[in-house]
This record gives sequence, C-alpha cells and structure tokens, in this order.
Amino acid sequence: MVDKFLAYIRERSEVDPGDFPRIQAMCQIKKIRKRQYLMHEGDVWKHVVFVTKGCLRTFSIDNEGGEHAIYFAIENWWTGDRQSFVTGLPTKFNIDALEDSEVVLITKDNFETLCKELPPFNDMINDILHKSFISSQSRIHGYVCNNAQEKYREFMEKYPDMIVRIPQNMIASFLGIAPETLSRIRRQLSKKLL
Amino acid sequence: MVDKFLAYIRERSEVDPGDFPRIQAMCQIKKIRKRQYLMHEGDVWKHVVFVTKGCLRTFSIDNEGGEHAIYFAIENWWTGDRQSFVTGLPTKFNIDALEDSEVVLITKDNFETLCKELPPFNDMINDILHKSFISSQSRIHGYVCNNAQEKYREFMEKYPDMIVRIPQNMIASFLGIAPETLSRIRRQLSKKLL
DNA sequence: CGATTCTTTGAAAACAGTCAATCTGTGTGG
DNA sequence: CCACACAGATTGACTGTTTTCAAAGAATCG
Repeated sequence: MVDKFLAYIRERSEVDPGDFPRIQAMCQIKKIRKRQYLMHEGDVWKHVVFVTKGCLRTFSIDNEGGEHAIYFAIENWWTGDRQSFVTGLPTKFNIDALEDSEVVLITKDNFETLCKELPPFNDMINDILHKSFISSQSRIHGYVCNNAQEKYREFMEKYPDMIVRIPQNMIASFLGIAPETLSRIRRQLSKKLL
Repeated sequence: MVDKFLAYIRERSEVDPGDFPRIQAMCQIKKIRKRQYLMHEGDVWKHVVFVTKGCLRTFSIDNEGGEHAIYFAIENWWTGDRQSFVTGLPTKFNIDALEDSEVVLITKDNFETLCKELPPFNDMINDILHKSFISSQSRIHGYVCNNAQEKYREFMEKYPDMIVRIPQNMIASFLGIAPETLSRIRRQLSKKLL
C-alpha cells in the first residue's frame, strides 16, 4: 500500500516520479489491528507516519486515568508526535487504532535525507506544516470562542468523514466534553432539524 | 529599534551579519500606542510582524460582540495572521496594543525574497514555524485536558512575563473563561498557598 | 445467542456564567 | 494638588450549563 502514499506525493508535490522507487525503498509498511497501539507514552518517537488505511487516535491519559483524544488520522493523513520527533524527548501521548489500519513509516534519518535531497519533497512537507499550523490555530480559536454545541457543529462540518467512523465518546473526548453531554447536544440538534 | 530584530536573528540563525544591512533595508518600523489597532478584521494581511517593544493582543469578536483573546505577543515574539498572509483571504482577527509598542514590519514580497535568497533565514523561519506548531499542539492539549484552574496554572508557568503585564480580564478571555471565574480561581489558589 | 462496547436517559451535584454592586488603583483635567 | 472619571478586580446572589453516577437500551462482534 505504499502506492497510496506515492499517489499522495504525486498529487501534492512536484517530486519527479523517477524518484519514487527511492522513496519507496525508505518506506516501511505496518499493519495495526483495531485496539492495538502504534505509540506508547514514554516512547521516543523516531518516525514519520502516513496513514494509508484505517483510523488512528492520538490521546493522552490524565492523572485520574481519563483518556483525552487529541487528534484523529484517517487515510491520507499524517500522525505521530512531532514534539518527540524533533526534540528527542519521550512522548506524552499514545496512538492506537480505532479500525484495522495500515501505515507507512519513515525513519527520522531517511526522512531527513528525503527532505535534503529532494527539494520538492521538502517543499511539500513545509507546506503541510504550514497548513497544520493554521488548522491548529483555528482549532484553538474554536476552543476559546465556541460552546459545546458550536464545537460539535464545527467538528461535523470540518470532518464529515470522521463523524461516521469514530465512536461518539471519543469525539466527545476530542471536544473536551463528557460523552453524555454530547449525546444530549445531538438530541437537541436533531429536534431543531424536525 | 531594528537592532533588536537583528540581534534576534543573530542569536537564532546562521545568517551572515554581512547581510544585515540588506535585511534592515526591508524593515519598516511602526509605533502603536496603547489601545490602537495594528490589524482589523477584514484586512488582508500582507506583512510579517516582529515585536520589538510592548505587548500586542490578537483577538476575535463573536456574534454577541464579546472579545476573545487568541494570542499575545511581547518583545521578540512574532504576530500577524498567518492564515490571511498565506491565503490572501481577509483576516477574522484584530490586533491591538495593550501598551505603547513598537514593531518591525516586513512585506510579503520582501519576506519571500529573504527566505529565498538567505537560506539560513529561511531555516530560522521554518524552525519558528515548527516550534509554533508544537506549542499550539500543546495548547490544544491543555484545552482538552485541563479545567479552568489547571489552565490558569499552566499559563502562569508558561508565560510568567506576561502574567504581570496583561490585564486579568484578557487572560481570562485567552483561557476561554469569564473574568469573574478567573478572579475566584485566583482566590482559591492564594488560599492554598497560605 | 451472549458478551462487550457504545449510547442514551434521569436525577443530583458541581461548576462556570451573568448581572449588579462595590472596591481599587491610575491617570486626567480643573 | 485634589476631585473625578475610568478601567480593572473583586464579591455576592442567582441562573444556567456541564459533569457525575447509575441504570437501561442499542448496536456490534465473535
């Protein structure tokens, strides 16, 4: 399934397809079955992860043992922990699979080689970083300005493909609200639409 | 006061000081007095902004007219609206000065020239972008996982220089809570410390 | 089908928001 | 220099929302 990754690169960058075999040689495929972990809190994370199939959840565990979803990644999304990747410090997060999934892994060394030797690849990565930053800014904006109901509506609009695949209790945890609260919000919204 | 900006570049990058005059020529200084605006909602934002003095607040205004602080920038911080800068769309935010301030402005064209022609400058910018992204991730983490009191404690630890300069009602708005709530949290915390 | 996981619902408790009044410190103009 | 206005902080009473806990219904999977 590296093909999906190469197709992504073809679409998003000016990387010469002649370099694809070289990229492919640096890719490692990993299958993760539902409920299995890709990353554990405390790991030092040394890979870049591209999802080719399934759905992964990044979450943290608080002092009371509660899980908080931070990020979801489905096909054609990236995941991992950039902080740990960049700094070499152990990660505070966990990543597990919500469905049987498949990812492409690239080691830090290989990734840096690609960035250095294929400028269009590097441009693509910087572009992604840019967009990720802008989208995280907009997410912060949502946390500060929106109440629970507005957060949920925004989530629906922004990630319609996710809403149908991800359990509600995890969406609630992503939004920073209790699952019961989300259930009640959904009831209110469905009443409004009648 | 471009000096402060050049000192920042010297410290954070490998840019050859021989290029400093060239950078300086592209910088425009702007003074902003307390309560004045640097950016208005609806503007298309075409500058990069580096703060050399004072304190600026980025905020949005909701449908009921309430202000929500999104971001503060003091000396040696960057501000502006990257989304508008990159996409050319009008900004949803306002920026005003909380103190008499001074900033360095670089136009988009000049900024792109610098990034293209001075690779170490470009590296510095990418590094900043990286760190900004990581820090916004950690802020999201805080919004999802922390209650009001924990958010405030985290803010104090992270930005001790800001806490003494920024009015509490604006910190409250930054944290997404009512100013009265913040006042009560502070009382609780000060009791605990006795 | 039985077990597990997820969602919904209800009632009570905890929490945060609003409104209004008071208090404090700062700065301005007479 | 004083009086006053003003912005910001605090407090109390009240309202409304969200969480928590517990239980009962769906849905899913082996």
